Amino acid sequence: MSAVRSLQSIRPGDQSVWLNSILKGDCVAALNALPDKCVDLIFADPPYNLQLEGELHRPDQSKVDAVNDHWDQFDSFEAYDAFTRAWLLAARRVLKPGGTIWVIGSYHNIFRVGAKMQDLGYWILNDVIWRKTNPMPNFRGRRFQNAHETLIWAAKDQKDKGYTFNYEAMKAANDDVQMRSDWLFPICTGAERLKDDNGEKVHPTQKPEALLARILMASTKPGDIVLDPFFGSGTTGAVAKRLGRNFVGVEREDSYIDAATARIAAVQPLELNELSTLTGKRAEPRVAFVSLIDSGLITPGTTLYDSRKRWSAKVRADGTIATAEMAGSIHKVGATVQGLDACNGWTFWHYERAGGLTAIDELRRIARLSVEQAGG
Amino acid sequence: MSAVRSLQSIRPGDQSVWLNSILKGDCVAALNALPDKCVDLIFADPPYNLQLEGELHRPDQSKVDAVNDHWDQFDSFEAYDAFTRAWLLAARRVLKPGGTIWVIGSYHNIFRVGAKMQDLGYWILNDVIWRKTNPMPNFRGRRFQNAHETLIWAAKDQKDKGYTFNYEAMKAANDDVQMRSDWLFPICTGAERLKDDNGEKVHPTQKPEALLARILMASTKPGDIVLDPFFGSGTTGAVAKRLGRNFVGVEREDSYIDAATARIAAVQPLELNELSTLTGKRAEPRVAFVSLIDSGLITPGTTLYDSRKRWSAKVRADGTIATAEMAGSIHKVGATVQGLDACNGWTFWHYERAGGLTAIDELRRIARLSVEQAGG
DNA sequence: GAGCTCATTGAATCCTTTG
DNA sequence: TCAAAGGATTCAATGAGCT
Repeated sequence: MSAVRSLQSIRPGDQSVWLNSILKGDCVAALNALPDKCVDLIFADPPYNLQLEGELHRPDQSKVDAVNDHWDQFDSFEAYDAFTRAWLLAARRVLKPGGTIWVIGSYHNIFRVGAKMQDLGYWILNDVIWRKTNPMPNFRGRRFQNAHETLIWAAKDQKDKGYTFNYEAMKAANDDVQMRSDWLFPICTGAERLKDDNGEKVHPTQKPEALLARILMASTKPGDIVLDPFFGSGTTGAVAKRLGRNFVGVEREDSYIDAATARIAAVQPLELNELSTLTGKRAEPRVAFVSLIDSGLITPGTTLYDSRKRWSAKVRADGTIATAEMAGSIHKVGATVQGLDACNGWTFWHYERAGGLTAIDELRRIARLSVEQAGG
Repeated sequence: MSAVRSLQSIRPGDQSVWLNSILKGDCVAALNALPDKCVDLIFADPPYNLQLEGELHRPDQSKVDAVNDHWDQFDSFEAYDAFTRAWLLAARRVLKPGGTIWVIGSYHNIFRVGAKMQDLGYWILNDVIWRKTNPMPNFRGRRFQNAHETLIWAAKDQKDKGYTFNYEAMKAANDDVQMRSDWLFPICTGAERLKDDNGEKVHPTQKPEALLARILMASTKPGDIVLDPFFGSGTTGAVAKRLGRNFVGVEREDSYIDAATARIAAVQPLELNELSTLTGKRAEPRVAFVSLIDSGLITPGTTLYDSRKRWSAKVRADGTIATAEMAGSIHKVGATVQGLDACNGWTFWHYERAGGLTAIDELRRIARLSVEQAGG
């Protein structure tokens, strides 16, 4: 499933050349070899080795207190910002509308990355905290134990509302309460950590597969294409393959490419039925109230009530309902009688059955079943 | 102990004029009226520059009381950056060598603030996550629940190693393990939340005293001077007084100044020997079923049974479980197969081990061990 | 008082389809 | 492209009011 590609071999439009491959080369050059709007998700773990020690051209104290045009410009920060801008820009071009991007970092770099993302027009959806169960201690006792890393999740654009977020699945997985912005995972150790023949770790910052799994399960669908412009040891590729997603990786170092290739080849994809995710009412086909009348599930003249019988309305043949004062859709009338701006008529209105009240949403459910069978 | 001062009355060198006072006026102008290197700590809660579009309603149609105060409105990122740069620069001048600064923010502003701090020469020591026990939900189900805010803790300069960090006190308050960079506190509600005569909240974003207490206990000594350039409802002043620290506040709005003055006047300073118990940790919230998958305690595809093997379900990769008929959380599916309204999935579902059945609650117990170690 | 139900609320960048 | 309509969506605390 995984192969290394040279950039020259890529012809835009021929997906088979780069899909589920590792592109060897510079991050920006490799991204520029890909077609426009070709990936659904980007996960990026950029380098943050700022190496400020010794390279800092920091003014002396008196200069810092003075106000001039250059004193807050540090050569190394500038270089890092330029690098960040270049790859974020290249990444944005290959991201499909409706696609989102995840970037992980620490306090050394994440503020610069986040600011630049905003500057380039990315629209931040969440910052997410990876809380480490087993972080490295602070040996000198001069700071708090650095026990987390920060992820930024962003859409391509403020107007781009069509992104994938598997809300229902996340909620169900989290004991039926919303998934929060702070996640708890162990760091990557043990059997999961790639080692070379000498027992040395292959990559210094290998990310845990559980973290990538959470990300892919939250913000992609099966079959989506996931790009990792800093592929490293290939965690993104391994998890994508296991979860039935496609990947594209970019990496410069041969040693990482070799390790990642072998790692991904050994991955066994999960069965499809283990991958299906929960979807809520949003994903259900729309049913018009009038179709319940058409199919005989409810008849004109039926009286509808709210759950406490404070209000009532009568069903009319055209699919509207009417009180003594007004008529309109189930939603409009429901909102008006309550004095609200909006109302979900499906769950607000009920009909009498067997001495009790049943929401008309139950009739919609039945209507959908017959649609499925007919369409089946 | 607290008085309002006009800026004209401040003569550099006469500490008695501004110590334990609220300076009324613009943040930068007020800071410029203070002497060089006169404060030991700065806590800053600047405007977040929330860019809210329309109104937001809860599922029950009630309207969310948005933060749309004039002081949080900026025309552009450039305007916000210029504002940020100006106050960070003014703050840096009044900060003593060996002093540190805390800034709190959310993803809307914290990346810009952090990058600007680095640009100005501040040296970041930690970023700290305030995890909220009771954050506002995401009402539309379109993102992760925004359950934390970020604090940046920085020294005045990279070379400035003489800052105060009460490592041993922090460790002692955290069950004798190092204090981590993720802190758990409730938001400010109940009796602590300041209300006006109409029962309306005095300030839209009042911070909890526990958060300020942790900060002051970690990074100041008794008698130190704490500056808050966005004083608001005066939490910093109240906690400083209680903990035997001095404060200086800057605030523009009369209503906030009045409330803060009264609040601080009512504070009773603690005895020194009472101070150590203030910073303890809180209980950890639940373990989610998906975390068992994340940590490898259970794998997708595993079959779960009730204790008598009347029903079974398969674990899926997203943390839900599925029967032939339905899918959902361990609780929902457990309830449905039994025809009940509710079910504790943790005790209902079992997995096969060593020829017998073991409740998945046993796996939760194991997972909790690592969570507890990472807690607080 | 104890215990229960119900209403309220918090730094929020919070929708999608059709015509 | 824009306006209108459909209809989907919440967790932990606090406090009031009642039995």
